[in-house]
Amino acid sequence: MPRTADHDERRRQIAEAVCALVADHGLDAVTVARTAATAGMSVGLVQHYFRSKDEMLLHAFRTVGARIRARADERVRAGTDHRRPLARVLSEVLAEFVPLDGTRRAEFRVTRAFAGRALDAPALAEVDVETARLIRADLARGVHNGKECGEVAPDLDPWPAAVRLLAVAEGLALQVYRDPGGVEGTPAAELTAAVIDAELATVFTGTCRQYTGRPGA
Amino acid sequence: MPRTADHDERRRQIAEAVCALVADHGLDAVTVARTAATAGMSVGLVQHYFRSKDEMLLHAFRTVGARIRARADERVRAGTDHRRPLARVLSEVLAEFVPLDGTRRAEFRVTRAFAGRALDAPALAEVDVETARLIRADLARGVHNGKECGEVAPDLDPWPAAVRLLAVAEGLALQVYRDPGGVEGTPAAELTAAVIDAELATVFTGTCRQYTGRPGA
DNA sequence: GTAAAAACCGTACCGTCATACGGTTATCCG
DNA sequence: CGGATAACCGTATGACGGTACGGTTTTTAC
Repeated sequence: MPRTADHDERRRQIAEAVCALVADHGLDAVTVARTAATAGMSVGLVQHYFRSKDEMLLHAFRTVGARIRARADERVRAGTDHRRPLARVLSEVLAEFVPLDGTRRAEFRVTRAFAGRALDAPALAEVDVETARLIRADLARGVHNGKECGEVAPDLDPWPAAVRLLAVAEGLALQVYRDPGGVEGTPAAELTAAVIDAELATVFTGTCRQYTGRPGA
Repeated sequence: MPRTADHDERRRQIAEAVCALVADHGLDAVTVARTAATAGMSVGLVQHYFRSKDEMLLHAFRTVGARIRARADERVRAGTDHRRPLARVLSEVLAEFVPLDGTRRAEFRVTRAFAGRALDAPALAEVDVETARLIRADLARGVHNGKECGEVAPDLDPWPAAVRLLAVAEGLALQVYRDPGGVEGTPAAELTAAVIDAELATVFTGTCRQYTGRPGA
């Protein structure tokens, strides 16, 4: 039997290298050779794990999409487990998309770069669409759940609301990225909180009838 | 004296060709040779008008940015001249960014493609930032003007409101582009109108005390 | 030990593209 | 008319990058 290696782990390493390169120097700077060098392996090995460069990029994009969705999922799950007000939970979920620090800024650059290329790469576009769909579904579910405990008006349609919330988050992300210092004297962080919370306030118009405090409090 | 040519017109033609290529096949498909062919001229001539490819792309991006700003400006000007309700005027301005038809979809693809490359091209980034700034300023001015005739609460800060409005428009544009058919049964056009108007309703909370009808009515 | 199979390496090849450059054509002024 | 100058053309060139490919090393089962 031949020597073995952790296939998924290798692919993850390569995806990591791709993301690092994109975040630091842009998608155009991603070459197979540079990726291999960044990942600390040879060109041939990268080829061993990905038949083509496109496939490599696709896998990288899928990886970041999955990571983002997982983070959102996790926050929602933790929030509902701890019976926190949904408006608070969603506020944090949405703020996650806004590039207020280095980490989120790097992630923003990566997703934007891929989204840009996705304009003419159907495989990448599908990942983009699917990621957005799932996040929107999460938000819609959050709004729907809000009805059960009275945070949301019973006759509100969750889908347009979810579209609005996601739109504000993504649009705000664009603006904060362009103007990291904020707008007209208002720092970016304050602006983000203000805009997101104002938006959430139009959806979550009531307070939860049940337990809204922290579990340990 | 030598033979003459309309310098600006030639550069406009080239920018046009670049935009067509970007809209149809993406920014990666833009080569100097292809651009020249699309514009119906030789490679050498393109070089005659632009020292480098980067300069060519920069000029193209500047051109589309200026066109977009001009359209927004024009709508606002026409609206205020005709004394139409500001909420209506801004609704149309914001909808202008949402890719609901072929024209806007093509423009969206162009701006997104350039914005993507702008992530690692400072010159392009500056155009992107400046364009967004001016549009936001227009919106803020609109909100501010709304105070004078009572459409907007006097104590509302126009800047966060402008950020919100632009964020919704840009974010909605992303979602409509990804899901041109709409979301969960709601067609894109209806969704756009609903989201934008809902958003405007949170800013323009009053009705104009003065003349709000059409001038000819 | 050894054979097989996979993991891994380095390079050669080929196409593409931006740019440089020498040459040609058209126009205008004197 | 003529020459000067800009408009315009076509190609050569050099760099770069994706992929094909042959070779080497390592591990494991028998």
